[in-house]
Amino acid sequence: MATLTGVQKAYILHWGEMGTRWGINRTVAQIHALLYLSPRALPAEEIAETLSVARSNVSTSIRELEGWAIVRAVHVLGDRREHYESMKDVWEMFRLVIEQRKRREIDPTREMLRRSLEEVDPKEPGADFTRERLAAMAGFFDAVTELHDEMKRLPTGTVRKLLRMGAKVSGRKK
Amino acid sequence: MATLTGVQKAYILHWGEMGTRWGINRTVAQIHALLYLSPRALPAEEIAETLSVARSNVSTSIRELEGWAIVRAVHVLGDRREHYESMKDVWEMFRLVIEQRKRREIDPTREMLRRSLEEVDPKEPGADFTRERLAAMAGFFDAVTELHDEMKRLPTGTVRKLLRMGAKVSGRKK
DNA sequence: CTGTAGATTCAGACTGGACTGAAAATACTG
DNA sequence: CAGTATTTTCAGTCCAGTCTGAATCTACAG
Repeated sequence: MATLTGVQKAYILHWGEMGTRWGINRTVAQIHALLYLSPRALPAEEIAETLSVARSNVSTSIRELEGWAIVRAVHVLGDRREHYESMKDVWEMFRLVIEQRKRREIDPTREMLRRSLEEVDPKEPGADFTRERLAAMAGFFDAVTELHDEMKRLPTGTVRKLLRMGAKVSGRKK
Repeated sequence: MATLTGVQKAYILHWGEMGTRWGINRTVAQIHALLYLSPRALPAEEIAETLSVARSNVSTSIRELEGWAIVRAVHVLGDRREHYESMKDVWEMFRLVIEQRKRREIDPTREMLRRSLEEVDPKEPGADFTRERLAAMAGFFDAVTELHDEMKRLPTGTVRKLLRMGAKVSGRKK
């Protein structure tokens, strides 16, 4: 994997850009893309060379990907180094990422909204208006959370089916 | 609105942070939060003062929010200035943002995957593996797109119902 | 225990994007 | 039309994150 094919390069670069748009470090995303396309686990050194980034940068990025549990270290017989491989199941991968982003971002927001609703001073002018706005936003986040909880409960295959079913319910003809 | 209540401050700051995590400029997110909580449309000048940012920064940010169609300019009798107000319907607001992010990020990714699948050189070693990986990813993005298209077809209220139905289908008892 | 390969940490260098302020453009008013 | 209020643009500055490389740490082999 010292040299990449044109398709691999395109995928890695695109994935890196996508990452930055979603608040994910470009290098982290690129490393994930590389591992996703790699048929074998890769040692840090090789990742660094292939992507032309510092070895230390790979170390940090890998640790982040491991934190999300979508990349893990495996060992190769006769090689002392850690080799890294990406999870293969795309659906499961996104499920993991979504679950953790929800925990880090959605949950704290709901908490903030909950606390804010309590703390609105009724004497303040416009208190009712503020409360109404906060409640509307909270309602949305609650619904998203509920949907997420339901999906979490199901194995990947079922989620796929559920999505398909959603399409039917909407009354689509073909 | 020259001075903010504690709750308003908390909401605006939190929303700004959330924004940065999702690739949205902090100031843009803060301005949106301010307008969302404001019972009346605000002129750019007042936004700048309230958030302590440069007037020009407000101008740029507002234009971005207008680009997403979740903020619009309204006019107040006897005032020459433009006053800006946020969309009120939270569900519709997120629907708009999601639709546009999909168009800017998901669609190009699908296109890249489609082209890549075509361009995989069959003579390249591991071509089958690469194709399989790309196809798996493409399948996921196709499913997401399909679900999105269905939701787009429905008015906000129905989407809400659909989400609730999704919860039932999963076999939840209570 | 010593030597070595590999992994991690961290202080500083280096951006890219965000922000500012001044200048230009635009849109009114009388 | 001239004068004024408001908005937009843009060149430059700034700064939060990212990235690097040297130093340090860890784990193993001999």
